[in-house]
Amino acid sequence: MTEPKDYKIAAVDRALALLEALADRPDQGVTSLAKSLGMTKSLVFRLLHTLEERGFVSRDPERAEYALGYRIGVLGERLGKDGALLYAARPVMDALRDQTSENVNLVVREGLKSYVLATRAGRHSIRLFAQAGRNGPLHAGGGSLLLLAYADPSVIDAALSQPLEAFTPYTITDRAKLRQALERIRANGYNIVLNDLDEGAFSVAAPITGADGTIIASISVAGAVARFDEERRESHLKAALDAAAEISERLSIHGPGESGLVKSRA
Amino acid sequence: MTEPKDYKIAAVDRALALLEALADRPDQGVTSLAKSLGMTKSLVFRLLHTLEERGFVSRDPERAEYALGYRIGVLGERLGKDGALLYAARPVMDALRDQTSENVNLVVREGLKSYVLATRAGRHSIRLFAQAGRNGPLHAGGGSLLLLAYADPSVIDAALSQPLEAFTPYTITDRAKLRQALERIRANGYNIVLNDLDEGAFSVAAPITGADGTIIASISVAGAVARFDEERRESHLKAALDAAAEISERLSIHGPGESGLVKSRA
DNA sequence: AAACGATGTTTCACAGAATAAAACATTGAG
DNA sequence: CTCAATGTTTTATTCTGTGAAACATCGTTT
Repeated sequence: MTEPKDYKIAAVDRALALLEALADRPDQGVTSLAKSLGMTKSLVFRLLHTLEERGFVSRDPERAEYALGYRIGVLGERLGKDGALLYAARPVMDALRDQTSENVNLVVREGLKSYVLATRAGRHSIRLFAQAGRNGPLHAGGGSLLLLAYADPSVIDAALSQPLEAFTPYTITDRAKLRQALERIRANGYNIVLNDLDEGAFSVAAPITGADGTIIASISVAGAVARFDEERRESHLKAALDAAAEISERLSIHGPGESGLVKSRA
Repeated sequence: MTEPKDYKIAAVDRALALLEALADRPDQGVTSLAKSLGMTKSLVFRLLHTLEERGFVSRDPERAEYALGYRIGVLGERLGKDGALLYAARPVMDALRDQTSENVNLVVREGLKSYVLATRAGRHSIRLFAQAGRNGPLHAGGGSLLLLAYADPSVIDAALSQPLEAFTPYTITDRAKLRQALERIRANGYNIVLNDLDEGAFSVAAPITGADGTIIASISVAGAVARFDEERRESHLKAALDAAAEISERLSIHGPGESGLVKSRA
């Protein structure tokens, strides 16, 4: 275990910690922040001053309390609607692809369609339905079905009241059976399908939870059924669930890596 | 000139400048960033490293290029949909209220309604329609009419195809006259109304431009007509236009005062 | 293929900047 | 009016951020 070299600039890191603290609980004063972060008042004061000059925090002039500033919002909008998700998922998708050697898909729901936000191509090139930027059905495909399962009941009803196209002989088009499938997905907390959207393909999908606790996306491992045995079924599932958990954690307001937090300064 | 104390922490300020640079032009490498910011490569490298550990920037592992990270998005969403606008406008509204001693309103459009995002009460308490969080009409009120004037033609058509309630005898309910009024607003670049929503009240409204160049909100000065003379008409108008420009500038991707840091002292 | 140039990464010594502590100012409560 | 709590400012010391330059890596050119 070679030491990971610490290039971290402490002052900057403290400033970022301050921002996180303000995001976590806004409208705090200097003293309160200093106490909860284990910093001195003067330090917090100067950090806030610096952040304020650039609009990253704003100060209520009367009450001398601080909150996140408008510039955070301006920069955040640069990322676009799904920006946070995409940026959070990017490295995790890379890792998942490397682990499984299979295709990896990040899918969200748009109304009654699924939408492929991003993909990673596995080692074995196989032509699958998933393609970044592509709309797909909700009632077929590992990630899509999972999103449907966790969607609002009204969305499920609306989706099931549409004609259900059969993409392969294995596509579930029977509404009662589809509802059963959705129920099983919710019970399991994941979804594994075979051949239902692409003939000869499997898909192992896990749910991603947004900052508000709702399920906002799915990440899935997909490949050729020829390479899908019991052993891989297990490993892919675990990998997908771990990846989903990792992304969900990153999207949570508290952020990643609580473990290494500096608390030992007592 | 006596410098009013510089509490700025240089390291933090540089990090923030780096974030701004990445927001301005993403997918830059270390060298490119160092050059454009006038920093050394090693410094930029370490700043990026620090920012990356907290997810504020993300690195494309293959191409070694950096972009804003997901954490920016997570924090940004904390501000809510209109967060950036609200936070950008807050101090400007305070200043405008102090300048004019009148009520100040920040209004956006929501479909075919107006919505009061925030208000500041002037010295003279007067009961007006505007109240934070309140929906109002689009065809009456200084800020609302201005928003309608700059809305998409389809929105204007839709708004005019609805019944036009007369809030006072002065409310414009004639569709042809209303279209004329909208045209004049666009020609002027501002809007001044009297008594059209609240009897006995004036409103001087100016348009706020978002980062994408479209008009996203209005800021207005409102009060009792009894205090509205030619002189105040001019001063309020100038103040409103200045305030709108200031907020628009803050919302632009390049941010405020690139060339000269004009710090308004109170 | 070898040499080059451009870019990212790492090391290191030193100036000066960030920091903690404590004094000072201000505000609000009892 | 006094006290307590908070924000602001000052200052001395140390430790950290910094620039320069060496090193590594990669893609391109000759």
